Amino acid sequence: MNTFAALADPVRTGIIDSLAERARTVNEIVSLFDVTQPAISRHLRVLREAGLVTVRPEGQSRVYALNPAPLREIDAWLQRYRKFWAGRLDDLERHLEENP
Amino acid sequence: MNTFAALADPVRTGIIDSLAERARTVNEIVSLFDVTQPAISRHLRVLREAGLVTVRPEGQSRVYALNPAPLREIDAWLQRYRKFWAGRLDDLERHLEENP
DNA sequence: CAATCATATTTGTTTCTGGTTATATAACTG
DNA sequence: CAGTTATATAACCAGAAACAAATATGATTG
Repeated sequence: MNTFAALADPVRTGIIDSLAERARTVNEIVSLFDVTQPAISRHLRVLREAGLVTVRPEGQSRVYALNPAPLREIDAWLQRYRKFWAGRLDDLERHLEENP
Repeated sequence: MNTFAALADPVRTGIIDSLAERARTVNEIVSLFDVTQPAISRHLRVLREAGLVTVRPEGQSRVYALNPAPLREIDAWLQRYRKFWAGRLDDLERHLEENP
């Protein structure tokens, strides 16, 4: 699955950011955004299917928590690109890459 | 604009990856994927509009190069999440975050 | 068990996306 | 300038995704 697609929506990144603070129930999440509850539930489903969040029933509620694993994969993918902004070799590196 | 949306397509991440090696003409990019040239041109437009690539005419061709700036923003956004996989404090941290 | 609260799913509709083919544009070549 | 090469845009279509409204499910409470 594609983590980037799951993160492509601002409400969904907002949810992720809010879960970085602490786990929250659906109602808590709903109250953070100007979106109806079914819409939030659908966003949560997308995030769940992308493996970015987990759910745990707690009494009547469902508590969503961040699952950082897919973010870690993005972090790993970015590794390849860090050289582009690491240090002042940038211009030289760019030049060498474009003229192998 | 949303960098994640621009990265949500596997062909587009493939293009980005290929440009991490070196800048390439459109035709070179086309030859790397099993899609038609117009499809590639449209993907390139999306990447251009997201600021992920730049173009420079070179004679008859157009050379696309990576612009890492938006990736760097993602890198910065991820900063907030690195604590989740940094060190073995993970479980304790998670617990504290969920029970403030 | 009936009522209620919290959340999820369904439905109908609309919009977006990505692919293709066909065509336009712009630069080079003889 | 006619022909060719490289790339972009247009037009069209099918499938995916999104939104709103209504409804279903599942736990809790009296």
